Amino acid sequence: MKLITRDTDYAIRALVFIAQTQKEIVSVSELVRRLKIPRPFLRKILQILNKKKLLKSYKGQGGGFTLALPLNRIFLIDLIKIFQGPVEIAECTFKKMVCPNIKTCKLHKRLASIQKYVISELKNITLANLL
Amino acid sequence: MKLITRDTDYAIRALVFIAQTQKEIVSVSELVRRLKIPRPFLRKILQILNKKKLLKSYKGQGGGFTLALPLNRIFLIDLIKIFQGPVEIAECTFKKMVCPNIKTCKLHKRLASIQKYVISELKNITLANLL
DNA sequence: ACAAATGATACTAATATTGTATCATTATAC
DNA sequence: GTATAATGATACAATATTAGTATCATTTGT
Repeated sequence: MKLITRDTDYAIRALVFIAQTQKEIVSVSELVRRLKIPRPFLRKILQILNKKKLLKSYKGQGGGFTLALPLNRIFLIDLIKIFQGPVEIAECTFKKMVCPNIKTCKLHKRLASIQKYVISELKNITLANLL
Repeated sequence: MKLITRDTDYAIRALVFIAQTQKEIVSVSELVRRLKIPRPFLRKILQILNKKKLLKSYKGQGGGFTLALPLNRIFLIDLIKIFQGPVEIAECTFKKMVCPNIKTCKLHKRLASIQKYVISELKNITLANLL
């Protein structure tokens, strides 16, 4: 049971690295060299971050990526949402089915309250907080 | 991202049903009929609960299962541990590998604090609380 | 002896996660 | 203007986890 998956983790590392490097633009090659992330997987991740407007991309020779936002405006929960979907740790295991035992539904309430706490905590964490 | 998986959920339903029925011993057939859980999967789950001493089993004709503990002594976190392993939502995604960017390790601390809360909450929930 | 139940265990299917591979497109340097 | 070095788009593959199936052995009540 993981709160963050590998792609989210890679995204965090890449964003933090890009923020901290002196260079204007950082290429995938440089990130692969420094972060040891498998190149094609990293490329996919960066493309997603670009589409989601967390990175800006520059094509062509000398191209690469820059941050579209400062680290203190990038929230962990947003990265989780992008790569893992909404935080729904209390989701019923019987989506779309009629619950066969209405009596256990208090379970959902208890879990939902835990979920509320987790989300509120995640909303408070920015990448700047991780430095 | 789920806090409880399907087998844990099935286990909860089965235990609660067994506790609430009037009969002394409840068979798999009865549980399948009432809870609509796939029979072989449910059998596997009940066998595990038996091995873990949450159920007592009776073989032979007229056999089945009874609770080995009252509902208020069965904790949700124990069921989760049985079917899903320890709650480690803050586990590093790079087990056994050397972390390639020590700078992001504050992440683990933040997640660990969330995990601590989740575990403490789960420890407070018994099956009796779900009625 | 037979039937109805669980015990043990190996197998299979479905889904999610973690990657790979390839070709198209763009921009810079020469 | 062509070669080169970068990203864009997208389909494919490998692995791990979750969910479920199948089968035979063993036990017990009638």
